[in-house]
Amino acid sequence: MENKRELFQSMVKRFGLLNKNCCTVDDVEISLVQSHILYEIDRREWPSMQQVADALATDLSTFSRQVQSLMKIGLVTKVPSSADKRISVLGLTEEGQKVALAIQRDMEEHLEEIFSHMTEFEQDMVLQSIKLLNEAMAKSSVCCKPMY
Amino acid sequence: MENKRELFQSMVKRFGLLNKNCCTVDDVEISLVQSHILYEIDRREWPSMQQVADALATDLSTFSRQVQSLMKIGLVTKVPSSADKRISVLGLTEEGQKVALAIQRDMEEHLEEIFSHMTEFEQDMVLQSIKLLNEAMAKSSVCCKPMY
DNA sequence: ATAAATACTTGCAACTTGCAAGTTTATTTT
DNA sequence: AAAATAAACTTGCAAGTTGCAAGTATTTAT
Repeated sequence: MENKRELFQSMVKRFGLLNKNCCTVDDVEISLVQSHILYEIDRREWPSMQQVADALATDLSTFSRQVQSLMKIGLVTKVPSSADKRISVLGLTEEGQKVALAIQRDMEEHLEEIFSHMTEFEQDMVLQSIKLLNEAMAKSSVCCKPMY
Repeated sequence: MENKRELFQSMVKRFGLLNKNCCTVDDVEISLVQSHILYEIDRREWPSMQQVADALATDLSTFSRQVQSLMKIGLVTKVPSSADKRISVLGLTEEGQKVALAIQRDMEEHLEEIFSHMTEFEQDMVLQSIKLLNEAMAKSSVCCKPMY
């Protein structure tokens, strides 16, 4: 019954490797961190820098520079909010959306492939379990600031 | 039924944050990467550099330097193998073992806390699922070189 | 005996990180 | 209404991490 840590460590490690492969689309090559930024911008409605930096548990200064580089390669937009000019609102360019979508599809595909090694029953159980785990972690006092 | 990626991303992110907190013991403070190295050395019987670097999917040169810094703070030992003098055999110092154990306990404790938010039935199911997932990923063609 | 392979180490150059200090705009206090 | 405080960023810096290419030492293959 024990060695939870080992099980988790192993799984997270594998998933991390999976993630790493998924960042080249067309002729655009982005880092893992950058792909996470695209992902977070994509799933939010015009988030501020703060919001995304918080979600990724990254220092705002670090994040600021990452956004700059994503703007430079034309994947992300940043416009000052008209309501509060301190705030910058982030979005994806058309190209950024394309890249985010391609990565998303790639990941889904890989997850499907992984799931294909299990029975349907097992697949359901695993998904159910991940959900439970996320909920438990959200309730936990010891971890996990990001609020998604 | 869809949005597997979101579920996984979220879980991995949370677990990563959990991991990050767990690296200060007594007055020794180590990085996440270093804690993983200790972990991998601990669970193997006198591994070589290659073996651990492979397990962590790190470049050997990077790994070499990380080991150097861990030796400098007195947590890791490295001795040339007598059988093959090209090979260096890694181990933990007494202090290194203490640190590895403390981190291990810390992680177990946190995982227990997280699990405490679920029923016993759910806990079993989740553990079972993680095992299944690891097996499926091991079978997968798209990911996950590390062979543990 | 020579060539090729293995297990590392080091130099480099690029990138990432967080902290501290600064700028601009918004809110609170007096 | 003016001054102080706070919030949302940006930039300078210094430290650390990374991988590649090129090197050394040892072992295996030819």
